[in-house]
This record gives sequence, C-alpha cells and structure tokens, in this order.
Amino acid sequence: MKLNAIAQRLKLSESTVSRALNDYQDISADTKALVRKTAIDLGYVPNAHARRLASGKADTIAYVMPRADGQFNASFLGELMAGMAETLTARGWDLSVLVPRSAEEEIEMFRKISRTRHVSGLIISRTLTRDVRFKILRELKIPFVSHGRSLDSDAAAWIDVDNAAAFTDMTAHLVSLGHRRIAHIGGGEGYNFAVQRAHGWRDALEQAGIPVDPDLHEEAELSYAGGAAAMQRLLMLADPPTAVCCISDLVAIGAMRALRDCGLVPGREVSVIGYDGLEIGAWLESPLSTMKQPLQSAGQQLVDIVINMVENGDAPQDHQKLYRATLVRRGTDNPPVADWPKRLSDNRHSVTTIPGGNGE
Amino acid sequence: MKLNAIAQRLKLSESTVSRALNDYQDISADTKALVRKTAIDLGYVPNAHARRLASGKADTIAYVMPRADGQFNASFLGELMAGMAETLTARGWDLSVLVPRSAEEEIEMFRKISRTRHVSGLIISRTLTRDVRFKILRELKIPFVSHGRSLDSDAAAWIDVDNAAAFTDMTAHLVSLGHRRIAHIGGGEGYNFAVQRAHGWRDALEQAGIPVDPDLHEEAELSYAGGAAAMQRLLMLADPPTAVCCISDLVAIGAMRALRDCGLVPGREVSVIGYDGLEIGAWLESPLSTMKQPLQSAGQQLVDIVINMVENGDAPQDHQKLYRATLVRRGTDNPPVADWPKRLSDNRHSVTTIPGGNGE
DNA sequence: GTGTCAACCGAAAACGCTTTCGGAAGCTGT
DNA sequence: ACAGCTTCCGAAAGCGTTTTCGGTTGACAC
Repeated sequence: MKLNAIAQRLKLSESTVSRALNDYQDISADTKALVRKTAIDLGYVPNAHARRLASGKADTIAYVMPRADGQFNASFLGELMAGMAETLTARGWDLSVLVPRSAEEEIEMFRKISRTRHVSGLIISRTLTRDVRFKILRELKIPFVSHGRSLDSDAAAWIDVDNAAAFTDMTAHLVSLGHRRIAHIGGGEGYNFAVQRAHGWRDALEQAGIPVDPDLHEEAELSYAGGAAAMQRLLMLADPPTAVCCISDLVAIGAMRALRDCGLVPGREVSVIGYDGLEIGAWLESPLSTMKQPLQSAGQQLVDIVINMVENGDAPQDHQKLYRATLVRRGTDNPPVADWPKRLSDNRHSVTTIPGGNGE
Repeated sequence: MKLNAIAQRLKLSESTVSRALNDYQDISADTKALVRKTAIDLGYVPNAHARRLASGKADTIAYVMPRADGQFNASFLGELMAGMAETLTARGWDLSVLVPRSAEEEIEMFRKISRTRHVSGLIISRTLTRDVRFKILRELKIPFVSHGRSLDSDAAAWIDVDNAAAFTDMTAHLVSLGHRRIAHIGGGEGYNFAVQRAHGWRDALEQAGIPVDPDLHEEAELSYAGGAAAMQRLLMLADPPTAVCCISDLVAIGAMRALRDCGLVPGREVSVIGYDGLEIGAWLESPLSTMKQPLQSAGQQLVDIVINMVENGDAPQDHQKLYRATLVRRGTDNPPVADWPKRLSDNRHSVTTIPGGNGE
C-alpha cells in the first residue's frame, strides 16, 4: 500500500511510479496505464503527509468561519461548506475550518499559516467596510478569496452578491406597488454589505423621484431583537412608513414581530421584504417576501477560485464575480392600504414583549 | 525557522532540540528552557507535514458533516463546530470537515482515512437506529465519537441528549396542564433519536394512566412541510388532540402553520411544544415553547473525548455521556380550552397552502 | 582507582513521497 | 554507420521532523 509496493510489483522504480501517477510527460502512456491499474488493484492511497512534505503543497484550503455570535444566522453555513467540501474532495483536497475568537487571533492564525504553509489557500467572509485582512493576507502572500467585498478588496479575489442592485430592485418593487414612504432597516457602517444595501435603497428612491427621509433609515443590530427595536422606532414616527426593506430575514422577522405587537399585520398596513431567502420565512404566519441569493454554488466557486490561484498562480483581480439576488414574493409585499397610518393611534400604546428564554 | 536553524544557533543537535521542544525526559531542564526561549525568539513554528510524517500522528480530527439536505436545520452546526474548533486550536490540532454525498461515499472516506491516517480521529453525528458506521469504524480502528446514540453504539464513545427523558418531561408537562389527548409528531424509525423521543412520549402517557392512541402518533419528514402535513392529518381525526409534542422546532413550526391555516391559534386550541430551542421560535407570532439542549459545550466535549482516545488510548466505553434538555416555556403550552374540538368543523374545509418560493 | 549508574546529548535511520538530473535505449536522417 | 534527437526510465537527494540507540560525561560509592 506504499508507493514502494507497487514499484516492486511492477519492477519499476519508485520515482517512475510516482511520476506515472502524477501524469508526468516523460512516462510512456503504456506504463502510465499499467501503473494506474495496479495502483487501483492494490488499493493504493498516497500518504498525504509524505506527499505534502515532499511537494511543499498542502492541498488544503481553510475556511475562516465567522464566529457564531448570535449576530448572524448560521443556517447558510452548512450549505456553503457543503459546496466547498464537495468540490474539494472531488479534487482530493481537504477542507479545514478556522474559528478565531477575535480579530487578533485571526491575524495570528494567518501568520502561522504563512510560516508553515500547512494550508494552501484561504476563504474569508464577513468582510468589513475597511478590512485589514486584505492587506495582511497579501503581504503574507497567502492565496485567498473573499466571500464579500470591502473597500480594501480591489486587488483581491472575491465573489459577492450585488447588494446594491438587490436593494434597488427590492425598493423599486415596492415603489411599483404604490409605496412612497419606504423605510430601510440596515446594519452599521462596519459591514460593507450593510453600506451597499443602504445605497441600493437610496438609489431606488432617488430614481423614483422620492426624497430620502433620513428618519426612514434605521440602523439595527443584525438580529431578531435588533429588527424589532428598529421597527418600533419607525412606528413611533409622526409619519410612519408603509413599507420596510430589511437588511436580512432575521431583522425582518424581528420587525414583523414588532408590527404584530402593535396590532398590525405585516404585508397589510406595512409591507416587509427581507433578504437571504431563508426557508423559515415561508412558514411564518405572514410568509415573508425576501431576496434570495444563489448560495448553493457560492461555495463551489470560492473553492475553484482559490484552487486556481494556488495551482496556476492566477491573479486575484481576474477572479471577481458579482451575482444577483432575485425577489421571492411570498406575501408580505402588497400595495399600501387606505386606512394607514390613520389607525396607528389606536394601538400605539402596545409594547413589544421581548420573548423569554433564548434560542441557541 | 527550521529546527535546523535553532540547533545551529545553540550548537546543539537537531534531535536534542526536537526532544527539548517535545518535553522528553532525557533533556536537562536548563537546555529545555534555553531551547524553548530561542525557539520563541526565532519565531519557530514546526512544519506540520514533516512532523506528521515522522510521528505518524495527524493531529487532526474530522467532523463528518451531515449533508445539508433541507431535512435538518443547520443553524446548530455553526455553534457545534465553533466549540470543536476552539478546543482543537487550543491544543494545536486541526479541524477538518467531511461532507459525504451518500452513505457509500462516507464509508469510502473512512477506508481512505484508515489507510492514510491523515486524520487521527472522527466525530460523527446524525446516528441511525441501526448504524453500520459503528461497526466499520471499529474494524478500521479509527478512534471516533458519536454525537448521538444508536442501537449499535454500545461499544462506542458518544455523547447524547437524553431524548426519552426530554419527551417524557415535555409530555408530562402537558399532562399537568390538563391535557389528555396529546399527540406526537415524530420522525421515522430510521433515526435513533426519533425512536427514543417517541418512547419518551409514550412512557409519559402511560405513567399518567392515559391510554396511548396510535392515531395520535404521526410520523413526519423532518422539515417544515413534514410538520404541516402531519398536523393536517391530526386535525382530520374524529377526536383531534389538544396538544402536540413535536420532534423538532422545524416540524413544530410547520405544524403551527397548519393550525393557523385551519383558523386555530397554536397554544390556544392546540398546544405545541417543539424541540431544539431554536431562537427563531421566540419570534414567531405564537412564541414556540421548546426543549433546549446545551449545544454550546457539546462540540468541546466531543473533541475532548476523541483526543483522549487518540492520545491516551482511552476505551470508548469510558466516554458515554448523557445530558438533559430543559423546557423553555414561551407561549404555545397552555391548558386546554373548553370549546375545542367543537369549533373544528367550521374550518375543516381550509387547506394548507404550501408557500411559494423556497428557502435556501 | 576501578566500577556503576544516572543524566544528557548526538548520530543516524526512518517517515513516504517528489523532483531533478543524467543516462540508456531507440529512432531519425545523412 | 555515425551523429544527433527523442523518449523513457532509474538513482539519489531531498522535504523537516521524530525516535531509537548508543555513547560520553561526571558523580558517587567502594
């Protein structure tokens, strides 16, 4: 089961066998075929460590997993990683996972990788508007691709959804339904996608000739609670919105909860559109309309890109890809109703109860 | 930055340096201290591949990720893996992820591992009632621990939640609220946890002196749609239940949707309790009561166990641990109401609409 | 002063593969 | 028949550690 064994069996040298298996040009087609056949017959599997030591290649790419801090819904992780693992194992590579506890530890991990090279390439995500990781990884000369852009990602490889376009589409859709007071519940300036989505919303309003009311732009923590709190604030406005664009489905679900707590029905008095395309949205009391991004293939693409950079030395800039999110209408996007916001005063005394217990 | 370098610097042999760093007994305390200091000064990081090749140890454990097939909610994956990665990196080990596309491919991966040993230990999950993996892994002599038991796991290491107790508690709680017709929406016999949870439900009923009505035991696909379909069937019964124990929060959410589609309010006419403690449950129109399991530490424990087996050769049987789930009351568990099931006939004509679009 | 025993350390052989380099065939053309 | 090319393969030197096996030193007892 060692290279050795199949060499002896065929009365060839180890080196010939090795090169045959690795498809070197200076091995005849006949011997290649022969070697490969007996390799299979003998159930030969190369020792990864020996191969990696000798070749200096790690054949491993690592995914820097965003820490499960409750800020984000992890439900897309599984799918993304499944995509990665699939194409990686098809190529005989390994998928490794890094979970740094802090930004500092993350950098520390990068440094260690650049020394030992026990990882050939990296996939990062959850990019910040200003993100030092791009500079550091470039300096450390570690091939990497990012899931999401940043102001610092110009010279890097990335794939990303067109956040601005998604929110322009979303907002324009609400405009076409007749809405004029369209709010946006976004995230802080820290995350680049939050900035882009806010831009998209703003652009659509301007294109429609609707003045942008700063009161209608709320920033929220990216969680259920954050969405609920932001919605509450919007409802306290003298002239509340008739529709809300939410930065994520989680936030949208929180916002819907706040609506109901005020006796309002999401999609009736106030339309709500989320983002992420989470399946759960379809099963709520008011099925949540949302923007769905094609996550299924993102993992595969990320892997393809980073492998190409590792193997062929592709330039990072050649791998920058934007894909579109598409609207999924499920029920909470409807034309504005006549008796709103008149009815609000009846219910404004209600208070959102923060649910007890807490999930994982 | 090689072992070599620090040896020359100190005029010691490579072997001495190596043993000093690895805390061998035959190196004086002085040299150990010296070597370690200069190792740090020089920023020495051992080459993982060389080390692994020479020592025959991989210092890597792999998590066999359940395929993201929509059958299960992946949101616990992140937390579990975060726990694993944390303790692993603390020990300098790597976490690798395997995503087999089929049972056959999974076995194939195991065989490959047993040949190359490029993975020192395994963590498996999603255990079946009868699960050949236990036998195979034992034969292949791969140290592993399972997240979840099986009928075949007697000789293996595992940690698991006490499924039976959880469902006994859940059911007994409903009994104490005054319910007598308590249904159970479970999974197939294939998954061991499904069998155990059904047992728990049954036991609680018998302890309460309530005869078990087979009509009240539904089997569902473990998804939103599965839960909805099962609930619809329960509502068609001549004598429908006043409470339902659901095998998972996903199923419970689907079931609640079916209730609402019949004009019923979860937690009023029909109490619903789920399982998993998903946070989303707290933000639904009817906040879902559930059983919460301590997932946060499970990942760490799994890693600790498998490392102990690898390093110290611990017997698998010495690592079998059961932990309890706890009830989280959020709103859908209430005493039965008087006018139910009388009111049902008014609404039975309603049909659950399967939401359009589809989540990720 | 010889023997014994610890305590430390160095030499060298793995570990299983890759890769460079050179050389032995076999072919071509003249 | 001889030079000059190809085509193919073997030898051997790594890759950077670990680990076994002795061997040297000094202390200590006798």
